[in-house]
Amino acid sequence: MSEPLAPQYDPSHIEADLYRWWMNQRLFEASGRGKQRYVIMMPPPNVTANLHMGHGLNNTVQDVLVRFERMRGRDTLWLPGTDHAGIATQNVVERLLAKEGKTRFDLGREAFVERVWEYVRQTGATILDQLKAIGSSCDWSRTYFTLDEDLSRAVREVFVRLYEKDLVYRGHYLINWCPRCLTALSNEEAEKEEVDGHLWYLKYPLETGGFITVATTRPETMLGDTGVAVHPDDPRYRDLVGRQVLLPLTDRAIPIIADAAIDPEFGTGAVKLTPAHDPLDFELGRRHKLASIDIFTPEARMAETVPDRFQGLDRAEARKRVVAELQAAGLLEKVENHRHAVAHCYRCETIVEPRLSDQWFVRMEPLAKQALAAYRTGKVRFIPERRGDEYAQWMENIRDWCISRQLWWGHRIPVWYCGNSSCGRIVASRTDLARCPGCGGSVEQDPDVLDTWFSSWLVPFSSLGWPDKTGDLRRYYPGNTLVTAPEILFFWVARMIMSGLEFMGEVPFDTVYLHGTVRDTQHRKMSKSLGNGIDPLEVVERYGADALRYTVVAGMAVGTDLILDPSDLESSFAAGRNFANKLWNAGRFILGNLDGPTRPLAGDYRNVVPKSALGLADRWIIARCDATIRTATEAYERYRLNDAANAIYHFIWSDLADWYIEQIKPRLYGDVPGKDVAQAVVAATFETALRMLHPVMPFITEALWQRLPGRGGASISVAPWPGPDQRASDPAALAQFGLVQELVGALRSIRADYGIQPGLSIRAFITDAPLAGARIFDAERPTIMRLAKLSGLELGNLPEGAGATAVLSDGSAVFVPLGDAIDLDKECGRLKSEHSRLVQQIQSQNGKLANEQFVARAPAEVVDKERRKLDDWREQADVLSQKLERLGCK
RNA sequence: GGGCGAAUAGCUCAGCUGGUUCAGAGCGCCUGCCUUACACGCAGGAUGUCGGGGGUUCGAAUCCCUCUUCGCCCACCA
Repeated sequence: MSEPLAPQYDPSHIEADLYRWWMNQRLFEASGRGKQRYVIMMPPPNVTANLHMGHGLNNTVQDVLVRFERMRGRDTLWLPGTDHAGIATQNVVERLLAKEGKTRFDLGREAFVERVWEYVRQTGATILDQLKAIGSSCDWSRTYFTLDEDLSRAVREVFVRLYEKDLVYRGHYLINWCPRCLTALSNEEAEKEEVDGHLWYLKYPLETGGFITVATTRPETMLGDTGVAVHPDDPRYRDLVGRQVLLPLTDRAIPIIADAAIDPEFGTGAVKLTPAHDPLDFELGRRHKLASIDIFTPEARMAETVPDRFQGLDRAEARKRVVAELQAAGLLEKVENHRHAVAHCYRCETIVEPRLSDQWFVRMEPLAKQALAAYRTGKVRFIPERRGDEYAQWMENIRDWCISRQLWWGHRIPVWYCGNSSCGRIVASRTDLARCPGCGGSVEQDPDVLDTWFSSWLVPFSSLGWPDKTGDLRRYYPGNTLVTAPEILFFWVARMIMSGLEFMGEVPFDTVYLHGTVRDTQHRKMSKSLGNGIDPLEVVERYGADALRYTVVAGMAVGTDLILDPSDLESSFAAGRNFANKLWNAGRFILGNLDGPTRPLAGDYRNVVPKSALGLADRWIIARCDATIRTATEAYERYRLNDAANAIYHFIWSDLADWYIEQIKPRLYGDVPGKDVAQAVVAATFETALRMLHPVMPFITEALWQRLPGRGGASISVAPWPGPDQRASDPAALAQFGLVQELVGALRSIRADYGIQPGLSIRAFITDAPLAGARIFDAERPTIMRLAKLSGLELGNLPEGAGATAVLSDGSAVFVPLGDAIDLDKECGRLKSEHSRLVQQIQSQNGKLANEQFVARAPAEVVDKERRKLDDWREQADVLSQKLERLGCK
């Protein structure tokens, strides 16, 4: 570790080596450091997923929090895991099979599931390795998978308990069905999306002659109509209630019924009823005892229940055909454009079909009641707060959760049906059953599996060994923070709160931090299908994990989205890389100026130098460091990670590198008084800065920190978080050095303004300084002269002649004689010719704007622009004439 | 249809409890510099009706109302 550092920071090897070293040290394993616990639960990624920016963001935030708390000395556990992602994973493997020309039915259930396992074993570790590449400090020894034996046992236990409490039931209801995945979906999995559709007005002939017109967005479902409904008070239809309608294209007569659920204002006020394919119609069908006719196959093609000529058509074709036939028969009154919400499968985007079938449900109301109360009593809070309202709203309008899925990949429903028709028992069991416990007859297990979320909602305790009362469970439940994207607030977070309360009696975490979404510059969500994604691993390779993390953390305020440009990684990530390089070089400089490793730089300059030996700049940087500690600590605590990152960035780049290091250079270079002080203070503040930055940029801070003398092979990741220090607070130093900075800035401005050669030293004079100011300038003369490149600084008197002036905030006036700094005649000439050029421009511009034709005909913006140009030039001319005057040009 | 949020520099955004970092940061742009840690750098500079309009206040980017434009969540007007 003592080889000379390269002038450019290269993360590529450093990061991988450090991660390996951290793992060997087992630094991230929960091991009981500290009394206070900090537990954070990773939202389990899909086991076969590849890391995308959403994961990158989510895990960076979690890692920052957990590293911060680990340094604060808490007993931290960041629990990682993956989920089996039933539909998604099964789909992937089915696609692979399709390439071989096979379906899952060709293999059979057992062989297919084995095939999925094989696939998972093959790809399953990748996502976790990718998380390691971005620095995630999880306790990998506790990694779980939702299909692990332990977690599967918990799933069964929960199912059976809920069944015994009558909170799980089997019902014949209309559910969301994905005709591509061939499975039921929960309401949350059927995502509503607004689409431009049509409203068709269909004329249904009345038995007694005449027509009743109904409006529908789905004309093809008319083949399954079993009634027409109107509002009971609707005068248009009062006489028709109870009469029959002859359903076109079929030979059926269906009744007209009255129900208050019908909105007379919409469409014609008459609605066709298809109980098998629409939620409202299903309700009304039950209420009025209408038949229901399922007109679709599972693939959403027309079934045998419709006339021959329609059979086998898919939904879209059937719609065309039905509309065409109705039109031919003169039964299509009109078609209107109509925008409405259509549900899509959240996995494959296919339009969801409402379908009548037997499914298992969780009765949610009792669970939601507790979960809502926990929120209302402040047992769980949301960041940002407004997300809590969404949570509450969902809880208040909770609907039962359809948990059965017609898949093979997942936890099979632990229910057995007795085959003996005289017994017919249905048993939910913790253990596999071979015979019916009632009659001893043969039993058959339910073929369906459970929704993946039915295992995910248990992980805060199932991953810790529940239902066994393990030590882990006692120690790490409940946890503290849950960090996730708002998309899965209902899928996962809300349900975890419910399960935690139901099975553990306590909410699983007290804070839910919902971060934003990663989007491209057009504010579209990054997604594979749009091809606008950024591969975090490519970023790691090109810029380093620290750069990735810095960009993510610094670029995102609480509750806002993270906008990145997929076509220009440089613009997004260069800032992080540059910062890393800056830090690296500051470290390189400091390490190279510490006179070898013998000096005891244990982080506290007080061990080395007495306070009385500190100069103004030393006191200033110590005070700034302390202020930054306070800001950063508070910001981390309040989840304002961007504030913390920016405060530390500013401290390192502006305060430490731009000012303090520049200030101490003369002291470091020679063997002069104050050298030891400068060394001690710069080492101490730099070391503190590394610790503050570590949660955000763990790799480079570790690499530099270990090179500081006296580290003895320890890791910064378990070094103590820097605490604020009363003795470091020094408002006077902040103000006084601020004045020095102001003076140096003013002198530099003058130099740039008047084109003084950068290499040329100049003289400067200060008058009207208040006593205090004068004393500071006098004492800090070497610093000022060096940083502003002066050959002399005089207080009190003003020389004769032309010069430039500036006034500081304390009233001091700065004067720089220009006669000896620049060739006055030449400068005057330059300024004069520039001035006359401007005057000419202004005249011709005046002419242009006086041209009535131009003003009248040109677009308003153009005229405005020209006016602004004129104003600009006038202003520039003013500045020039002032300058000319000050220089005494004639 | 209901609820919520956002609009600030060319771009991405901070700005928390009205007033001492209140008009900011990074990137981009302009000018000058390879000054022995760093050109992934240094120094200097330009850029804003804080979405429009109204109000409250001694004082508003900040609070209220309204309009416009985007976004999010929820919802069985077929």
